[in-house]
Amino acid sequence: MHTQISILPSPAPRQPYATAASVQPGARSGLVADPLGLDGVKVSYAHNEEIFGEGEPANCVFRVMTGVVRSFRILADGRRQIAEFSLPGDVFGLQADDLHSFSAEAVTDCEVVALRRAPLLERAAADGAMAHKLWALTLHQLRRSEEHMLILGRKTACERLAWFLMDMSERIPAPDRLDLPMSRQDIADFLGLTIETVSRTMTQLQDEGLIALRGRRWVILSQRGALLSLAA
Amino acid sequence: MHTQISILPSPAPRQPYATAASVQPGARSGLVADPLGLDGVKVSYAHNEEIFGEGEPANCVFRVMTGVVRSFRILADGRRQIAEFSLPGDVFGLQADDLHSFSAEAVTDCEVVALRRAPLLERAAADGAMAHKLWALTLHQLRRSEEHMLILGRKTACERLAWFLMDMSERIPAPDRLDLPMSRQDIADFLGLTIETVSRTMTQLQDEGLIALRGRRWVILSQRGALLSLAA
DNA sequence: CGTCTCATTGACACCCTTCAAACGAAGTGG
DNA sequence: CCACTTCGTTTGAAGGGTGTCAATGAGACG
Repeated sequence: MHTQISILPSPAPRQPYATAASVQPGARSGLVADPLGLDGVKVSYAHNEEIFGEGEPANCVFRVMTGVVRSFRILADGRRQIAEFSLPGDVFGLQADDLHSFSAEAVTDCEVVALRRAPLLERAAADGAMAHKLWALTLHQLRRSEEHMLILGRKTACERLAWFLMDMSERIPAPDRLDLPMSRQDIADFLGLTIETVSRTMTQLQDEGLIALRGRRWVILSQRGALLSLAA
Repeated sequence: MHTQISILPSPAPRQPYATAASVQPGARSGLVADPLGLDGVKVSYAHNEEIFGEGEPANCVFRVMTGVVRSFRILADGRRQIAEFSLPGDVFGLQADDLHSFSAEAVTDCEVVALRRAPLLERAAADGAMAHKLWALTLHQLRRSEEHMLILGRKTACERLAWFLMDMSERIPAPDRLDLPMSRQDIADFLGLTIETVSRTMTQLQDEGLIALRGRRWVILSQRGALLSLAA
């Protein structure tokens, strides 16, 4: 049925954030059923591979199966703002227009389901429940982005990081430890900070006993309560 | 048919941003037809009056007829982030949940149409075109909020202000002058700056010849091109 | 003309950025 | 198995942009 989707990984990443060596074209793909009730094409992407770029035609909506995806906008001089990290189960790539207004890349190796937009819109037009589901998804993202704006516009580095850790720990089911799949640079670009400030703030939180760092990826949330009040 | 809507202005604003003296309960109201195709209740709000507050039940969706509305979130210590200014024709108050996740206030005296949420949802469930319209509205807002995040996270005060002026001049039809309906404090809280920085940056842009200030509300866009490249 | 509110301007402090170097973990080749 | 390389992270020092505090100025209104 569904053939190769038209949104293909670009030959080489344009941004210094992507490691050239790690980029390989999305390898396997196959037909799978999505929770939205439509068939989609499963596609694999490698670490830092581009899933779609700003300005490209938006033929598909995606759902993450495994791994993590970042959606972001970027300025000519390289400044980047990550709007969201999509975790397994999350949908990304929803667009009003026929062109993507932002880019998406694989934070880790990951598998996503690509749902063609045209049949999705047809189905939504006929099926009220489906339409409502899509709308609810969009509203949910809008709500998250409103909170993100508050973070970016009005919070200190410390509060931003505490909020980020709390948010991730809610979304990644794990008691009091956290395996961060993204780099410090990704975190910085998500929180509107520099990589140095993220690093410094991490160690500051560690010195204050709120967290403990184990390697570059593991964070132990020693004092959830204190973190939560910081994040508020 | 429709009686008094349940979302009433609160007796007194909780925040220092609202001028107590200027707040009066929404006066007149009447039945009107909304472009969405539903009947709604027209309600008037005075300058700085609250339309709904965060946490209140979200019974209605609103459309601005005249005036300007601000939607925002606020922290316990008073830090405020304005997510959007809604101009005539714009819809605000869309929510996934039954409770508002943000507050809305009248920036100027204004008239809005309040559409009850229940019949809107019913209608959307039955009418695909209506559902699509609502979804498209939400997607449009989501796209705007993504750009807003880029502004808040990655741009300088000068770039933020230039972007704001360009954005407003596109939305308020006027050749090369701009009548800003909101205060410097509102602009600051929209751009994630302080009122002093907004003021200083305004005069800086004026000194550089990009704009000219006439009183506190009028801005003459002397060099649109330069402003646009700053805003990019 | 006085009062009130909002905006502007100044001086100073500080948080975060910038630039730079050292460190550490992971992978590679000898 | 161990130097070597590489990439990402951490840490340091210095500077700048924005915030804070405070005073002055300008419209709006009575």
